[in-house]
Amino acid sequence: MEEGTSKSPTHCADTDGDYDILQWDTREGCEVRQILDRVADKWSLLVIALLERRTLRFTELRNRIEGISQRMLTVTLRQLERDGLVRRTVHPVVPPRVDYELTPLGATLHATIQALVTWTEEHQHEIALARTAYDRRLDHGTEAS
Amino acid sequence: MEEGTSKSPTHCADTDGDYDILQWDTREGCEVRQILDRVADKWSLLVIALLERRTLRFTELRNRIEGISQRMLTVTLRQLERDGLVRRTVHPVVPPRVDYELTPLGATLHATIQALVTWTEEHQHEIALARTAYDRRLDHGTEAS
DNA sequence: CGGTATCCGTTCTGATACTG
DNA sequence: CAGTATCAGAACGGATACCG
Repeated sequence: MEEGTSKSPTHCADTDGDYDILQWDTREGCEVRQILDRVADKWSLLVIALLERRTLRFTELRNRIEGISQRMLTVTLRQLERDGLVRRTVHPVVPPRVDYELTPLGATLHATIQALVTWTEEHQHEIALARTAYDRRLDHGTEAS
Repeated sequence: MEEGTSKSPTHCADTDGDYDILQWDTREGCEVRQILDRVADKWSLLVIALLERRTLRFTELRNRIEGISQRMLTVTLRQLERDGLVRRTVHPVVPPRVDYELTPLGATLHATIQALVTWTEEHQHEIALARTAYDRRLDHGTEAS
């Protein structure tokens, strides 16, 4: 796995003398951005949502997400584990058994994420309308002259 | 585990009788995921955070974000505009002047995002500790034998 | 079962050059 | 000023093969 660990923190410049929340992207703020990236990750959200309901085994997770490849599930799980959001338990039995569960920290994150999901669900329609309007405007402008 | 639904990679199997939020990844749910991706986008957040304070011109945004390339700022702004989160106003003056501002919809999104940012800030330390612990454990296991 | 290692096409993004 | 167009390099993610 060469990719999971070293994510380019982009850069971290400042210099305009006019920041605030922007520090998300500056040195110390990069941490926040990093975590935000993890949370925003395509598969992380699904995994967290599933584990919030109950502990699951590797294969159970894979079956439930379906679109995910074994590789990405592993990578995602490792990241979440490293961040202390998920706990991995290996049972030393003959057919290996590995359980994944949300840590208390992971659980609080899930609650927070829910707000965002709810917002999205509530405004889905508005956004769809905005897109349609935008695209139509574009078409008109592109129309053969 | 009759996941005999496996066919299209992007599709989702259910049959486990245990879904809900998982629909994020299924046909209709894809919309939610799409929007979530936009929100989660690296630059979108910065732009939204900045515009939440006040209207800004293209160059002002670029200077404030610093790490962003002109290309990515343009792309990001177009996406946000298309989704109805940002409004773009072109002033027909000689040195072109284009203002960007948050729409009411964009403003409500900002409020929602804040919760996530706050969570991150509050748990930054815990996560950092978890990472350190995880990495140390890894080192021990990897140590030359 | 639950991974890890590797190959490789696709996507994303930054740098650069040019325009109304 | 505020873009657009193009291109190359890096990152992402799937498929595949093999292991404890």
